[in-house]
Amino acid sequence: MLDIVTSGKSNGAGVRAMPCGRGTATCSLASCPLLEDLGNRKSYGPNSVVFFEGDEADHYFLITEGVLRGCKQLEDGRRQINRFIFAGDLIGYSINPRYTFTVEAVTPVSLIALRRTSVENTAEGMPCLHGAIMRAVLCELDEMQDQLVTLGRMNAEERVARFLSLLAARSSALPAGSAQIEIPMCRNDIADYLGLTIETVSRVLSRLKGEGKIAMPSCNRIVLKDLKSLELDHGEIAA
Amino acid sequence: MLDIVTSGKSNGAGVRAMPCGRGTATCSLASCPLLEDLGNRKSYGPNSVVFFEGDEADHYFLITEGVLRGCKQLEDGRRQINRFIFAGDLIGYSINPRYTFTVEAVTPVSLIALRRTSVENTAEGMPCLHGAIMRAVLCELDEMQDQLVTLGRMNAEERVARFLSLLAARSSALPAGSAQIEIPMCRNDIADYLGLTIETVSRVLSRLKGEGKIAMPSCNRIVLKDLKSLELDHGEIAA
DNA sequence: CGATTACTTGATACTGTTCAATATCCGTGG
DNA sequence: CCACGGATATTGAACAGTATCAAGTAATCG
Repeated sequence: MLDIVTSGKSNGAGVRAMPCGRGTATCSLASCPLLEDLGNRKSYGPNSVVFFEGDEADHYFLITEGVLRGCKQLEDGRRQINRFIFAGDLIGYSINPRYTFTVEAVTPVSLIALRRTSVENTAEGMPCLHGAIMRAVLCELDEMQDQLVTLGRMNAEERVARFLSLLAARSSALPAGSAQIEIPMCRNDIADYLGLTIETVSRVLSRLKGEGKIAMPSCNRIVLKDLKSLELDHGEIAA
Repeated sequence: MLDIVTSGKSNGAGVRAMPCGRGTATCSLASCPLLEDLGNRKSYGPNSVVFFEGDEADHYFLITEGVLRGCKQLEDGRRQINRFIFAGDLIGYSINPRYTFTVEAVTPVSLIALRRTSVENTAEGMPCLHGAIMRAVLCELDEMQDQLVTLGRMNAEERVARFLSLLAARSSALPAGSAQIEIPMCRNDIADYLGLTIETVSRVLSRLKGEGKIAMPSCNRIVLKDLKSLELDHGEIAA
């Protein structure tokens, strides 16, 4: 398992810088161009599993292409998607010897699998790796904390608006005030990410469309026409 | 600010080992007994603020005594408590140059404030500090991920039951099948932690009492009489 | 082109919120 | 010691938002 080596030749997709959390810090591994030599490049089709909750946590994974979901499942089938994972993200760290959530591909995915032991052995010689892991963990933590506010204190419309804004920030540069974004995940994934049902997600999107705040050329392509009115709904200010 | 030095003399409270997340790993700074010499010991009364969201993130804090809450506030006053913080916990790390949430004392609190720059300078000489920070971050991440499931997919009764179980695990050793726990925080804090209202929290507790699953000698003292039936409600198993 | 999956829309039910009243706890002062 | 007052917690009734169940529409794939 995890041994499909495909030479260190970069396919050009590379690793792009990734905005994270509140914006100022960068969480990029661009400063480690030799990273691919340490790991195995692998590909995954939509809905295939990178690792299961409970698997031995013996690899880190650096995503070079595609979108994934990290999720937890309850015995009765309820599912919570803790985060969506994008190109540039590094995953696989855990305080436990086993992964505490499942990661599946949403779109076709390319990644570099790094054996944890080899990362830890080479880390002294490559301090950027230690730093990259720490930055990735801190970025995820920041994201989780914001998501807790979303799930704990926001209504359905605010949740969906926030999701669209985040996706827009991830997807591409934003033209001022408006943006067209590609929605790579299905309604079910969005619902399980936002703690809602697919029906509610669908209804909210329809309502936003009716109010002219968004347009939907197709069901996985959304134009944010009034970005400000969406973003203003989820600003945060300490008292 | 943050300069009330009170000699390195330990007051006996010390730093106790802290269980975290899924149980196997330990996140203790017990292996760094000289830590107090690096920082300033400070005390906080209930409801006083250790740091505000937006403050410059220039210190780590090692809690030696008491309980705190880490929270975020929306402009309109809605509040989400991301976590409760206990003795043994290390806080203050952030990917951003500023703290992204506010930390306030729930009970009287004692802690050691460590200037971030001095931690980072001495870290090479004290690798246990780097490790401790990483473990603390990973523990919190694990806790946040579980909390996302709670807020996104659990009903009020499940949320309260989970809260009680977690608190029981934190408070003290569990006699088999039953445990009396001290609730240090008010209903409002519990509600803001669980994404509910105080009324709902109160109602759920009353219902659990009516069903004989808990007893309440006083409103901040709860006996878990049927721990199993509480815990079974929030087990997690991957498919 | 038919079948399957994904998405949308509608009607109804239910959980949790909101608003309001009452009860309990706790510290203070008579 | 008890009375008072403020804060905290509990309980009740009406309401609102989201889930559930069900049907219909659109997109996708063989």
